[in-house]
Amino acid sequence: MPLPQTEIPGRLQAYFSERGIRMTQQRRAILQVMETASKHLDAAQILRKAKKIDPSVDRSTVYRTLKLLKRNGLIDELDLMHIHGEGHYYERKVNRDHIHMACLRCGKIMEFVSDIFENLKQQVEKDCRFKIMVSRLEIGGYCTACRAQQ
Amino acid sequence: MPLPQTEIPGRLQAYFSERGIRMTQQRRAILQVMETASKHLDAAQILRKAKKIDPSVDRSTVYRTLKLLKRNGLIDELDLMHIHGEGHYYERKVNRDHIHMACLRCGKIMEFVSDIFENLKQQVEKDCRFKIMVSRLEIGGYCTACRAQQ
DNA sequence: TTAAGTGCAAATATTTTGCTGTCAC
DNA sequence: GTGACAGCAAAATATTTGCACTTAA
Repeated sequence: MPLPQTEIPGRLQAYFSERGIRMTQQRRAILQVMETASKHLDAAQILRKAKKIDPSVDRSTVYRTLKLLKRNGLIDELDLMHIHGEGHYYERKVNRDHIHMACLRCGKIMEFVSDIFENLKQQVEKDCRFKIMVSRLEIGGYCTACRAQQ
Repeated sequence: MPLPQTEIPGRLQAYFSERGIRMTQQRRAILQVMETASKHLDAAQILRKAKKIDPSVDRSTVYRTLKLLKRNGLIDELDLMHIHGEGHYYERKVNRDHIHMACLRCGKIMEFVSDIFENLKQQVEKDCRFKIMVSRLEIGGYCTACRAQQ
């Protein structure tokens, strides 16, 4: 993926100014939330956190900004097997795609990076002559702890 | 996956009677839709098609039946990169998982089966000690035709 | 200055639920 | 006969949109 390897804090904000995308108080708050999030926030959580930075942030601004970030390939949208409701989760895009594993019993989300996944995507691009822009591998099942308990 | 290799028409209905799940007129209509669908129907389409078989079928019965089928591992739920709205698509589960590729320009959905995908899942089960029940690999990008046009 | 962005409220879209009556077994 | 299932309408959840006001560049 074409993003730089280094994880500069404020990279999303830097991208905005490079592209001449207008920076507002509200966007700054939302970007800050996305940049400092450890992971997987849904729209409601992003709104709540952004409101702490700038209480004027509105729900619709969150959705509009998420859409903007998604269009620019700066965040990934996840469904995480819809374990908690039907909404989406968002996380900052990193260079290496990772697999999300959701435990159907305890709801824990785990991540996994694999060379095989990279090979698989290469195979798809080659065999299907398909230019991959975004990929999402989500797995539902039972984590070690929950398997032991059952 | 533990389902038989052969694609018997009426397999979903057979599963129901084996498990002692009550068969109703409405469920029969919905199962028939799922069994004869070429692929990827959303809830609204399933409702429309089921109503043609049995006009009494209600929207909520469709959702309740889809949930039942999902719980029993008989169908897969897909998001298909949310190219058309935010709803879900459903398809009968087959033995071999397949990758769904959605063209972000023309909206076409393509499928791909790969041994590498099977290897990847085995790696996850082994390395993460995670029991996979369902997996979903969705890819967004540009198909050959749309790449040429652009 | 002015086009882009915002909050607010209302609209949409999708899915779920409570309730009362019906039907499969 | 009875417990599971149905339709209906209303609620819940998630996201989008129209519009008048505000603000970044």
